Amino acid sequence: MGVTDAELESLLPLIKIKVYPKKTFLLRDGELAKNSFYVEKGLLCSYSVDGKGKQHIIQFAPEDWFISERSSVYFKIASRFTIEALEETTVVVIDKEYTDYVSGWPAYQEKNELSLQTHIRHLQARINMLLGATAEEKYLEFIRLYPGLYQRVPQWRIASYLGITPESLSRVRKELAERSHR
Amino acid sequence: MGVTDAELESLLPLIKIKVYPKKTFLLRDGELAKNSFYVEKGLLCSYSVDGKGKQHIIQFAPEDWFISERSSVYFKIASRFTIEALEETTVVVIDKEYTDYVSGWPAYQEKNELSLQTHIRHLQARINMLLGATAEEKYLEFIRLYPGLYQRVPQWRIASYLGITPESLSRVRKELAERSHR
DNA sequence: CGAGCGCTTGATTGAGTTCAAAAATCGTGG
DNA sequence: CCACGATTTTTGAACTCAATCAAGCGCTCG
Repeated sequence: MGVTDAELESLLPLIKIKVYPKKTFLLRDGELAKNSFYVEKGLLCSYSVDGKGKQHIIQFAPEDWFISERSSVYFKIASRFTIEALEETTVVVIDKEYTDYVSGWPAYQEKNELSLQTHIRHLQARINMLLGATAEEKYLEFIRLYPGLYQRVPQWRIASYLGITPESLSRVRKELAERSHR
Repeated sequence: MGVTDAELESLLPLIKIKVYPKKTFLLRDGELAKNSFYVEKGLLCSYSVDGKGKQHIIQFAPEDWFISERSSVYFKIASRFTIEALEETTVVVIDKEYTDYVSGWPAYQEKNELSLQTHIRHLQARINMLLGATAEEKYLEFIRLYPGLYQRVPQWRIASYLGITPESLSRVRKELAERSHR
């Protein structure tokens, strides 16, 4: 409604579908993020690196997940994350100019608020988990949030998401396995 | 622009300034949140209670902070937080009907997105802190985020915000004090 | 003014880390 | 397709930070 064909056409170049090989960096720490990503197929993740050189996974993004360094895009500040492909991944790349352009459209605003509110709910849930849970509870929570992903992601990255060491995760899994088939 | 006096008048009853005594509950766990709060003077906090009955402070809200159970308001689901006054507090109470009404106004949308994006940045920073920091680093981070608040909030609540026990916080503070005046 | 709440301190315990090394798996070039 | 080097996972042992348990102190507010 109210959008001309010419307008739509001018927007098309701002949305691209790309295929990134495994280990590609879609965004590097310190850069200014100009894109957001929607995963069609494959797997991305974002992580930060702390003062001690330790990597902390912020988020995994398998099929149908959206991933973005929102603060860098919105506030125009240097990114504090890296976004990397963990598998060969087909991604819808949404240019910042695109969102700027459509930011006046009511339909976009609704979607955008939903996306932001959902993001907040996720982050909040994660904070609650980090505050209360044991290593085992964290791992079970991870499995619930990302069904099937534990088979696709190396364990040391899952450990990094949970905020524990790979050794601890290995022991947690062993313990769970022993408890289950008995 | 485009807003009539009559419109404005109809909105007035939806924003109220109220004074809550210490220990008042502005929102209880399980309720459906219908309001958001802006603190003029005093101090509020929100917290969740986990399965083991332990209380986790989500956020403090001293002067000029905004506090809300966004997920409950937006998704119309039962609140998972409690919001409580830690001091006698003067609050701008914003009824959900108000935000619903003005949600079409461009000026509101801008403010709202800024607020959501800022919220996300805060939550993200907190997650990074919880993933990496020691008890001492967490406490120092708390002091940076809420300057002066450590004198107004009971220590056991600060501990709850940091995800450590009151005893540990007591020892951290002792250690910091000894290290500083020497 | 005293009962309860919050803070401190001490002793002990325990979950998870660290360090080290072996075992398993992956992936890449010949 | 196999083999070899690299990466990842597992396992073990010692250690560490913070939690727990317990007791005593001091404040405040009812």
